[in-house]
Amino acid sequence: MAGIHQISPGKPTIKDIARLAGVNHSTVSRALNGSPLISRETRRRIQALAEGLNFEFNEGARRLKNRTTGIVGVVYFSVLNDFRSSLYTNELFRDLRHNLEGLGLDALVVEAYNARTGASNIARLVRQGKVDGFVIIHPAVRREDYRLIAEHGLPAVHIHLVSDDIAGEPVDCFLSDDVEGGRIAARCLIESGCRRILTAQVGRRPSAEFERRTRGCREEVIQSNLEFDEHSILTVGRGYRGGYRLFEKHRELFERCDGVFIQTDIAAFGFLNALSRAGIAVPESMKVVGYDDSPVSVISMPPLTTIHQARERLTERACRRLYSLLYDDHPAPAVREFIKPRLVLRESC
Amino acid sequence: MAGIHQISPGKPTIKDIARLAGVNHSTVSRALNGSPLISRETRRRIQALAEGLNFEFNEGARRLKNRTTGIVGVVYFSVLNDFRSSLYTNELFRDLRHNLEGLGLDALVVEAYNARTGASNIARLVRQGKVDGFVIIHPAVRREDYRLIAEHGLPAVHIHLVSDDIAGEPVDCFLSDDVEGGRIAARCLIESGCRRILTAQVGRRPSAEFERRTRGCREEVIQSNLEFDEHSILTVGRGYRGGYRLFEKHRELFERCDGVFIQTDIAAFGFLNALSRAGIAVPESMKVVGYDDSPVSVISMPPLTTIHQARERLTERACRRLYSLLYDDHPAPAVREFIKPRLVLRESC
DNA sequence: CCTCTATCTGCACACGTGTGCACCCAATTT
DNA sequence: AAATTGGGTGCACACGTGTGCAGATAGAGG
Repeated sequence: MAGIHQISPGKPTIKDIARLAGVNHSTVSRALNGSPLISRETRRRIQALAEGLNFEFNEGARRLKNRTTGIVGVVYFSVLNDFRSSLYTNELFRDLRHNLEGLGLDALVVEAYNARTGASNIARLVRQGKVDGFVIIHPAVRREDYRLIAEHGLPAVHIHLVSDDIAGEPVDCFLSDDVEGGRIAARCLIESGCRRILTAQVGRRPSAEFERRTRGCREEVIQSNLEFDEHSILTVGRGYRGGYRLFEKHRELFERCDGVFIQTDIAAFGFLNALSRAGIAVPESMKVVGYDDSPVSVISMPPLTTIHQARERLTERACRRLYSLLYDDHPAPAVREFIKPRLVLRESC
Repeated sequence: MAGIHQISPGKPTIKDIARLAGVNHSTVSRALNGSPLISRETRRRIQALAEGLNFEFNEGARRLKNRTTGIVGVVYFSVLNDFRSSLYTNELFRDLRHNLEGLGLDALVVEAYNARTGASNIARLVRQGKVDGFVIIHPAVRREDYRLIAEHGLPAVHIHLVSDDIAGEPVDCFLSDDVEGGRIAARCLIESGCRRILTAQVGRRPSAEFERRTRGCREEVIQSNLEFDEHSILTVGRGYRGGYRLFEKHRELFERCDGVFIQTDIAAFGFLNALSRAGIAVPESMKVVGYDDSPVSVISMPPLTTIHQARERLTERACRRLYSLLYDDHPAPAVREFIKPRLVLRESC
């Protein structure tokens, strides 16, 4: 007379299903997990039952056995949230969520370090066993945290920003190919007929990404048999005002050039407005290329030609790799991939 | 001879600590959880031991008993990620994370519904027992999901957007006081000397938030004994271009007015550029007020006077309430709070 | 000296799931 | 007919933690 039992209140468990199916709970566990030990028919019966009850595994219990959570820690860098990058990061993060969702993983977002106490949230999550791995978008994760992650055998992949602390280590990085971005920008200017090209990188001590963009630009210019001395490399302040001031500060330089590659859209935007105010026509008298394909590049006047970082591909590759590290028995060795950006042609060049 | 035992590999457990302390694991559990049953001295000894081992509770096991995760599901609405709101939402979300972190909660971010299959991630999380509660920033969570959340006894708080499906229900909402925002904007224009005021709400069928802003604006204008007929209410398209076209479309209207309240910064931004192109001086000949205090309001020319939504306070109140719902024995009944926005005075008014 | 109370600790079970091992039954082989 | 094989299932334990209950110890009071 096994059969008519009421399931316990709250969420159904595999034991409930087992009772209804008249089998042992272990059979249910095997059936739902696709074990080859279970006969076709039994499995089907159990699956139907589970579906009817809207059964979902209790992730807590599951994890207690498997030491697994189905959750990935996304380590965020909030200082990035200035105007320029908040837009980009936001989109990057959205792509990330979509990719993880497609792989059946949930995203737990954390600030790397507690703003007040400085305590490491990464270490906490690792020790609590709250995540299976990490996606890191942060330029300065501490070495001790890396050690801890590694000690616990958790995988981590990096997007865009890599801490100097681990420059030499075999970690998985998915970077935008900034050198290529610089080349593309310069090529676009040159092909539009520019002969004297300037570029502006951000910050007095530009971070590595900007240096790479500058390098690409230089290489392309030289390769085209055009002149490029080091005075062609300007420094622009962060943000809109930076671009605006750039023009005022180097006005005489700009009168003798016909193409400018400004390595951030938002600064390019300020620069465009300064040009417009000075009565310099874009793209007729001067051509401008930005970087980021930020939404501002659409609304500027004229709309800005810019470099689009392939965040769709970056996130997809990174998540795929993480998945492989999580579930493959013998994952490939660490990779460092450079994803090529592409030109978005608008009216400023 | 209890004493020298090596702890098991991997993370230490309360049993390891128990062995080292020469007590039963249940004593360790009680000591670390602050049970009054444990003597001062035993507790101190055990705490010291735990600290030395960098012990953290295994959250999985803990949850299996307590039915608790320490994780809050943040339900996100990705269609919001247009230019206007991506900035705002991004900041909102960051504030949210900080607040939750302060309360010892982690944030699991989910899209409400799977883009392809339409399956509800909310339902999945509830059934998997992966979260303790929800923060919802979404205008259209389905009624069935609310039912499910309620059935499982999970708390949920809403920020900004409330699904029509639950308009009447006793749910906790933390909204920006849009009526007040409209009033503040109008008052600012009036106090700057404007006599004929127009407002522009977004979209042909403006959502409730815009209608409230318009209402506040109307009330304030009428209260100041100024004229306000329904032709003063314009419709502006979403985004920068919307604002730009607004001017071109209603050019004759704008020649007869001296103050405009455009209910979104980014549209106001486009509008400003159109004015500048038409040679209309701001704020001398025309004053403009926006809404959102988005970063664009800083870089526009002139910088835009705008309404700042108190997201710091919104998120703080919401998280506090969620915390109370989670841990208080007898939480207060559901609240619907309206948080007042404030004026940010820049140069356009 | 015994009893009673107060304070502290240990035992044993529970939470929901996974898995090694033994077992059972039917089909096949000897 | 007996022995063997193999597919399918159940038993029992484990994961790390929380908790009701019993029991131990010690001090106080009769």
